Amino acid sequence: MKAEDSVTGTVAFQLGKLGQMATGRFADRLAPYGLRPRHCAVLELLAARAKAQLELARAIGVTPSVVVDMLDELEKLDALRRVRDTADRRRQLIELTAEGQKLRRTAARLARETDEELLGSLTAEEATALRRVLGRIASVSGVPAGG
Amino acid sequence: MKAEDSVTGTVAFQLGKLGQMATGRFADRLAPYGLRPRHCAVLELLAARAKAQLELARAIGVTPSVVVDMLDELEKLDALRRVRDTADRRRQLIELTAEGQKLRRTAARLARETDEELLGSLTAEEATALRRVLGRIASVSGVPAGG
DNA sequence: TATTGTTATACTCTATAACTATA
DNA sequence: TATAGTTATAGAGTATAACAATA
Repeated sequence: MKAEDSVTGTVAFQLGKLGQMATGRFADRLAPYGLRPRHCAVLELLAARAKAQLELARAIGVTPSVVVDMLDELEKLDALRRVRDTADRRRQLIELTAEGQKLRRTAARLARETDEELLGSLTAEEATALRRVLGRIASVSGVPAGG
Repeated sequence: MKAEDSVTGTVAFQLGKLGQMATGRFADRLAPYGLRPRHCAVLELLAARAKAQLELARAIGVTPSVVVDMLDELEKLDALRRVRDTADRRRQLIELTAEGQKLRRTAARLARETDEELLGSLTAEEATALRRVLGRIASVSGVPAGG
């Protein structure tokens, strides 16, 4: 088989496999805290300021019913509060609690640890180049913040 | 929030998102042919020589029941045959048909097209460096061939 | 009428466990 | 007893559609 004929050698295919693996490794580290990878984008978006649920859905790039589910789970962890918006009673503003801020910092630490594990075989220059290139692919391809 | 405090900026997180996106793009191209990304590793492994189902499961890194399902689907596409091994009647040797070879070549072409779409904003040198770095992460992390 | 959030439902992907037929 | 393949089932993850409350 010619190299040109290979599927598994393409970036599209490898990126899929590596992404699955990377998410799994990160999920393993988050699990003891009751968190999953998709929660992290929510925690991070809310750290800046409280947001409505549909705002979160659009920013993260998932359907609204998924946000309901994620917020239910984070609420059970005391990571956030749903506060009815007095100006528009249909909306709920989602506020991070002190516990939520703490979980966000923990998640950030675990993500960095996962990176160290994944990138251990790379030089600092290679790791930096990888971050830059992945960021460029994401922005050109219109990949949303998280999930 | 300090940059060090970010989850969504880590390679672990971005790789997860990008992998999901890349797999989705590739799946969109494969769909008209009745194929899905996970079928491609099977087609490629069988192109070299016929293999038993458990051999495929180990090589791809999925559980045997998943292989049964993938082979059922590929058999419906006339891409392969299950041939009972006369030496050990428990085993079935999976052989690619001419149609299967054709589908494999089609999949390879579509994967290359997906790569061109994903990597369009990179220079040739950046794309090459990316392939090399992703390959190294995969081999160090023990990522299997496909799925 | 349109929008916010919610529920019900379904589909994909993957894994575990129990089963069968052979060895 | 152990192995190859299969089936049944269950759990994440995501999406669509219908709905209640509010605008």
